[in-house]
Amino acid sequence: MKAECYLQNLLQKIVEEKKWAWPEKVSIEPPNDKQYGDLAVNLAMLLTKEAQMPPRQIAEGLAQAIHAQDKGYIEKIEIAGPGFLNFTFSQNFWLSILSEVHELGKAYGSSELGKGTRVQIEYVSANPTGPLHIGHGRGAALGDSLSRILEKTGFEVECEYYINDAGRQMHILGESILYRLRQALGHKPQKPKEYYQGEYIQHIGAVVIAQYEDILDMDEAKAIEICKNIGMKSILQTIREDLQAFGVRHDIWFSEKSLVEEGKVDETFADLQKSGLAYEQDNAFWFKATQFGDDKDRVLRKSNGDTTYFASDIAYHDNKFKRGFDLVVDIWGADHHGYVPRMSAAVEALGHSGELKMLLVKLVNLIENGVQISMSTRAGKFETLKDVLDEVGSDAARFIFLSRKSDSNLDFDLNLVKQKSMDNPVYYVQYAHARICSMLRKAEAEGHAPANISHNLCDLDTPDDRELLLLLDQFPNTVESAARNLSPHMVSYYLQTLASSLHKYYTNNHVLSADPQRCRARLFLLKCVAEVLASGLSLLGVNAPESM
RNA sequence: GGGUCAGUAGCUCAGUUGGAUAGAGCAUCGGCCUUCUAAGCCGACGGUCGAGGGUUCGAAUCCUUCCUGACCCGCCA
Repeated sequence: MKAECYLQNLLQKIVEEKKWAWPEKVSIEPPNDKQYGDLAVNLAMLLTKEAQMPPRQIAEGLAQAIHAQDKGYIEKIEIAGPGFLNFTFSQNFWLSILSEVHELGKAYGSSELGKGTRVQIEYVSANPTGPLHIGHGRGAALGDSLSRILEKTGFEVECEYYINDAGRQMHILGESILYRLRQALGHKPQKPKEYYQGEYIQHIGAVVIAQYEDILDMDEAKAIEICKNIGMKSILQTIREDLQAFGVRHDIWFSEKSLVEEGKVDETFADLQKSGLAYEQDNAFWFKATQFGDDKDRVLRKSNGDTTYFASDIAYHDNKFKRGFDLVVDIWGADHHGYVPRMSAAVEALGHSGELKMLLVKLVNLIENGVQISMSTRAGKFETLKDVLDEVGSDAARFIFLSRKSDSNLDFDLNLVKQKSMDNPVYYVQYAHARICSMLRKAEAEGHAPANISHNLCDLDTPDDRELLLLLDQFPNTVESAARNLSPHMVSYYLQTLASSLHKYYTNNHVLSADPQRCRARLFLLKCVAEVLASGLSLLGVNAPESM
């Protein structure tokens, strides 16, 4: 990152001197295995479009010009094929990265990318009709990790859980509880058309009867209402506990019901109608979604007078933007993707300046003994998040969830995740951290202190040293990319690369038996690596153990 | 029929938004523990980036047409 910036600035100056237009992109390549510690600059566009001279001549001219401007950071410039210049940076330059890591400590990798931008992330938001399952876990891990990454890059982040406590699903929940309750008391009630079948429904029934002995003598509607409220409260409590066990944070729990009761939905209706974006037809109230690129107009209030889910969702998003967020991130299950165009249309129609981004999380295929386990909340058949966490632990689950792009399918193989082996990338990364800690402990016991930045670190000059230094330099860049693309998996991949380099380093270089000066320098380097590993893991919400 | 996303090594997937000879992990095969944690390291094997066409100095990446898969297309939530 530092190296890229440095080169970019140098090049820009030279291009200006030569009176060329700065090309849209000059790409600066990280080194490959063979050219450890080098950086390549690709000048093809510049060569072909701007300067009408043979590529080789241009490259030579540039190399000289860069050399003249350099402050001693660049050791060597090579012309490597048409349009490519390879730069080798000097030892001093690489060491300056270490001082940065050391000085900034935990703050290394932070940036001001999102300074002054307020972001809201809404995630999980599962209907309080049953316990969280493994699919919710993926959304939870994503949202939480994203909030950490965005905070690291300077955004002001607020996390929210939207409680769908006003809709038909809640009514069904009430009915289900009452139905089970009657059954348990020996009645033979009529089966509701749809009902939740999980065991937890019976447990809730027991709670209801303990509080309301006379529940069965009550008016049906009233009884359902009571069941519904107790059920919701109880399930919501379970959800909170599960999320807490998973280390996931929500700042605000926002109730759909409160939105309806405060008349916000009607307000939004009025606003839309005023701007001519909604109309009455066939006794229903419609939103002109087609005007914003959706396939068809969408109903907001049905002819029977009920409002749709979409209606309260518009009001909700209206409310979000009125709270002043510059960016609103919604994390949804991928089965809602058909819903994206109309929601975008609605937000556009509301005319707020903020931006809405929707992340879709695809299903998680839970696999046990090579067989896929199917899930369904209605039928009460699922692997709950809690069960999975109890089996594999929070760290392993999180790492797996975050190891893929959110919109790709994910196989969650229980047997594999449970394994504490090299098949499991979590342990690979954690092990790297633990190894360093262990070494530092041993070093201290034997009287080797790590160097600090004022010491001579020139011994860090082997390819292995350079490889680690370069990776440390790439950390801030990685975090920024992850923030820009809302993609925590980039951090996960980075950590695996860094861990891999560390393990290689560990095997090839016996640190404690090196000569004292080199030993101290290396201990210092490894301390910095451990710091970055821990820092990266914390962005994923995964622990960095000091021993394993 | 329309829409969204995907198709990269035997399997699971990356690929920093158009750059050098396309990368990891797993699986398979072969090496490395009397020294800091072998939960590790090294090597080998493995590719028509779904197919065709186009855009340009240059394409896994952008455009287009097909093929295949997942999901969506209600006055449900």
